[in-house]
Amino acid sequence: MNNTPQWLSPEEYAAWREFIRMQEKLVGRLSRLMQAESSLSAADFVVLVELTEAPEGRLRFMDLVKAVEWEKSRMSHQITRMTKRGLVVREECADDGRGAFIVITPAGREAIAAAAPRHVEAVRRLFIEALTPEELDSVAHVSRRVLERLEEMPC
Amino acid sequence: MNNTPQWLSPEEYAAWREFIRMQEKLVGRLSRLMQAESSLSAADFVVLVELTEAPEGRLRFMDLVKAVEWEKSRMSHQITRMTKRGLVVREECADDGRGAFIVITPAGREAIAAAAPRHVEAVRRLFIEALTPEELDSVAHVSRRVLERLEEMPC
DNA sequence: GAAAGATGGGTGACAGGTCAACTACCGCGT
DNA sequence: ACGCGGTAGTTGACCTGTCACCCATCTTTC
Repeated sequence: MNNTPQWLSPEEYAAWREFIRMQEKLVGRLSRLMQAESSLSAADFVVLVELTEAPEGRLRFMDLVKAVEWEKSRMSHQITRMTKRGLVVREECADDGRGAFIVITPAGREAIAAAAPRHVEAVRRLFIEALTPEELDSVAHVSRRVLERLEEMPC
Repeated sequence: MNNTPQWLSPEEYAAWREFIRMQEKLVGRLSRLMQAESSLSAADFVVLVELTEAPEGRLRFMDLVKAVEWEKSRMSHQITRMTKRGLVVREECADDGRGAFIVITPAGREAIAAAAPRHVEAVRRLFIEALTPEELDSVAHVSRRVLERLEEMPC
């Protein structure tokens, strides 16, 4: 017996559509803004934030992967590109022959220092300021609920 | 004078981080599920839905672009790929020498008929069921607010 | 009726992401 | 000392999206 209806109710469908549309547009707009203003992508940004928050701006590759919850191959490609642009460097690890450190360069620090205020401003302007504090609360709450569910469900 | 603080408050930052994390994980999971279960991507799905809802399963290229609010080059690439897989065909337009119709094929109809129930089930399981009806309402509401804001702000 | 510009649509180069497979090294048991 | 499973990280093929630019045709205007 299948007791869940096959389709979504109109309210459910509308909520889902609007959520998806919103999230696509918001993320798209934000990443275009960042790219245009600072020539850092959202992915660059995330990596650089993580590195600046680490002591000496260096992190083991796998720690970085875990911190941002990416796939390691994605990170590896990302670091390769960022290395080519001089934002980070790879260093080998004395303790562990397999290991690598990823280290932010001075150019990387400059880039993120320049980009961060504009990024924050855009997030504030396009998202935070669109909502009341209560609405923002409810975003946080809903996000946690969905994240919990995602972790509950094996696949 | 700049009267907005440079950084986000802890609550604002937390809400933003969780929203972004949620949205990435949810969309990622859903698209992996769809790919695995039906070998249709989310993009394929959107295009096919739009076409099945159109009379005779055919739509002018630009109407399709406007309906889903993509960039036309994205759509063009997408249609090229879908054409190669036999899901749609391009037809030329008698009225307008520049024009093109995109038409869903029988294989395209089969593919989406097979995929839709699984897709709906996944959306229900991972998103709808994670939330109470009130929470879902508030998602819809918040999404509309942010969308309005995106439309207000020129860039 | 011919240029000027707008519109419809396509293309190629490139950045990004996923998947699967691979290398190299660690740690442990025997 | 050796073998073996697990961990660290890379690579390559392939798919998707964006940007910038292209061509062809339609429409307007003079």
